[in-house]
Amino acid sequence: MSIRQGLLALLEQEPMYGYQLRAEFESRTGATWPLNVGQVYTTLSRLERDGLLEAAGQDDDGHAVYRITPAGRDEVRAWFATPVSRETPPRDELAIKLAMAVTVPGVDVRAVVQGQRTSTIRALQDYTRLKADAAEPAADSDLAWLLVLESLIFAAEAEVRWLDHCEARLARVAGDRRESATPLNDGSLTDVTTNEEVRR
Amino acid sequence: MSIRQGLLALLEQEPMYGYQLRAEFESRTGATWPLNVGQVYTTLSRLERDGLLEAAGQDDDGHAVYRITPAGRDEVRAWFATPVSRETPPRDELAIKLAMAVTVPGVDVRAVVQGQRTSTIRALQDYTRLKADAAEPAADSDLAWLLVLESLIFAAEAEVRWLDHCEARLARVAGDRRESATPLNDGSLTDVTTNEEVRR
DNA sequence: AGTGCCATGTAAGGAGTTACATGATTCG
DNA sequence: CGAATCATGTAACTCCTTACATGGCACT
Repeated sequence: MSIRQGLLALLEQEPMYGYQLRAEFESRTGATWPLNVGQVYTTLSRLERDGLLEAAGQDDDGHAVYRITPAGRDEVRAWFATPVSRETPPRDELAIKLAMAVTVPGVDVRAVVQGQRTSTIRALQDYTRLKADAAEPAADSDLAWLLVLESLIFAAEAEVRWLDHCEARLARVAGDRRESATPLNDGSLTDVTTNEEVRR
Repeated sequence: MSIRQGLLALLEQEPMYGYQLRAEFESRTGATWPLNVGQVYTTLSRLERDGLLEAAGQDDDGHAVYRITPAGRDEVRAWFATPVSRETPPRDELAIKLAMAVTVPGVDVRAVVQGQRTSTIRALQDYTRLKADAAEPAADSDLAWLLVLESLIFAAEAEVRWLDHCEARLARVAGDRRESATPLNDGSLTDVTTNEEVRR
């Protein structure tokens, strides 16, 4: 969905052809999300079918150029005016993995958390290095890429914080369960599972 | 991809049938990512085709039960052992939108940032309310959901921080450009557009 | 002459969504 | 009895990825 909108926004600026669109998209996002050329063409076809674009013949070099329509401009305006909804956030593989790790017996959750933490820290270091190498943004596309890069940094930092938080909470829960052991419910994994069965 | 792995992990615990898998998945993630039943069945078919699952006949109530295979267990182990790669992070619609907003002329970037900030803050408040309502985690599935919820909170907080950072940087860039105005290139949006036109 | 990039596609398949079809069971 | 929910699917479609086909053009 974001590709569709992104390409449309690029064409709001000026008519372009397929390959050029990929190049512009990648230069503005620092090639953070490599974009397959084939997908550009299929997306352009759908956008044309939906009346948001129209084929504008060929340019001086013989490239098949697309032009945005008034309906397309409306779409772009609406896109920028409407915040990205966090009501149904995109599925987060890491969150799903941890949710499964704590509920499926026999998984070493601490190891999963630690492994991820190491990996995310490494990614964070790579990002930081990239940012250090980047000069002051001269062109708009430099600024755009810098913002994208910083969004990755902020997200990775949040992920590390969350992982640390998970570890703390896991330690606390393990402690609680050990302390609150009673004849009726010693808090072991087996008993919890039993409670689940009963509740259901 | 995460659905596939998640369902497989659930079946590592015990054999289950389609509807049950959806229920278990949603109870462990607090229905954060509603899961379509139809998708469960198609995913199960593919998992069976790939030899990670096998049909285990019917249970006492006549449900079509699936059982994990040794290959499936290996897959689950590998999933937990391998960190989620942040090399090619999932496309972030918001980051793409802002990258386009700062490069396409005629877009009120500040308004986009502010609109998103308001929306994200609201989402954050909803999450916080949900967390306050949640009791201490008794069952493992409660703990899992709490962790998922907290991951959403951490991510939303990071998003707000990033948006504030964007605004600060935009203000700074605007100031720089106004100061460093020269006869050759004053860095205004209009000039940039002209340069683009000329390049074409 | 060959290698590699530009350029425009098509094909096949995975993953996901919405919607529909079809029965059984359960509950008011 | 009727409505809702459980349960198992199928169909159509979007989006995305990987891979392949084809042709031009440029550089060594």
